[in-house]
Amino acid sequence: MKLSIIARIGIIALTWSRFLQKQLLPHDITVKQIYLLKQLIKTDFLYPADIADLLFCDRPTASVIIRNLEKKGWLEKKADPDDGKRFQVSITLAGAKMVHQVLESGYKGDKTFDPESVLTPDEAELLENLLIKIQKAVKTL
Amino acid sequence: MKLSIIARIGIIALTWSRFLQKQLLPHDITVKQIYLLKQLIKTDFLYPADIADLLFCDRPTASVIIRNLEKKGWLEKKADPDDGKRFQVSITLAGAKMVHQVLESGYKGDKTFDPESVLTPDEAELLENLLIKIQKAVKTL
DNA sequence: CGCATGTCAGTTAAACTGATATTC
DNA sequence: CGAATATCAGTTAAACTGACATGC
Repeated sequence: MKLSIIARIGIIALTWSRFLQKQLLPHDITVKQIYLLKQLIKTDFLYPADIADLLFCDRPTASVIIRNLEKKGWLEKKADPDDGKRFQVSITLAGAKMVHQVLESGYKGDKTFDPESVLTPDEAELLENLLIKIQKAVKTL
Repeated sequence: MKLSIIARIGIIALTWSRFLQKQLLPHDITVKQIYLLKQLIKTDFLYPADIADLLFCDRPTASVIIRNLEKKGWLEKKADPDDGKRFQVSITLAGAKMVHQVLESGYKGDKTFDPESVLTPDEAELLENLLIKIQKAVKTL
């Protein structure tokens, strides 16, 4: 079956996210959830709009994801002192422990895959540049 | 924000599928659904297992997708004369009309995006080869 | 028998649209 | 006021696991 470049990209993305999800199965957490927690552990807080950007989704969807994590007790929301319509989202102790546990289990997320295991450094750089062009083109469709 | 190659691939895939889905909005059909119907219109029938391969999903998920399309009256299942445990899935007249209507509206699916609009033919070929390497690497993780 | 095929049941994260309250 | 922010309500395709009936 002859695949277009864009179809191939879709298949790689699916294969990849399933691979990651399978690793997370024993932890009862999703790829997006652990990704968000890993970002939160590095900072004081994020606003929901920041989170929508990070997760590459719209704000209502980010709300859902935040709520799911809140239910599990892994993050919490506090009123922002400077802007009443916003909330500061920050990780809880339980969330930090979760991140630790997942990392301890060997989960490396995107870093699991080292492109240079199959590409030379030059090829990897080339690929990145070509993908950037594709990304720009797709974004402006 | 520095993106890994694999993360960038994920973002391109998401952007792309959202772009396609937006075009299909007035037709009340999903990207996977129209993709499947477009394959069915080219052939007499497909087995559910073929469909799982095509859609790059597992068999239970393919069952769900088939059932959703059956409910809409766009495809039908018939017993396979040669193998009692299989079904032949084929498009209906209503499904064929649907495909026609969607194509008529200008939907081109994967062909909407011509990589050579932003890449030279050489670059496009290079990109394809690099992606094939990534695909193989990801598959065997 | 083992194996492959397809489906069912049950659950769920995540996506969408459209509307809405709130605050700057 | 207009613009931005976050959420809610409601719906839904699609994913997963585990089990299972069926037929080769």
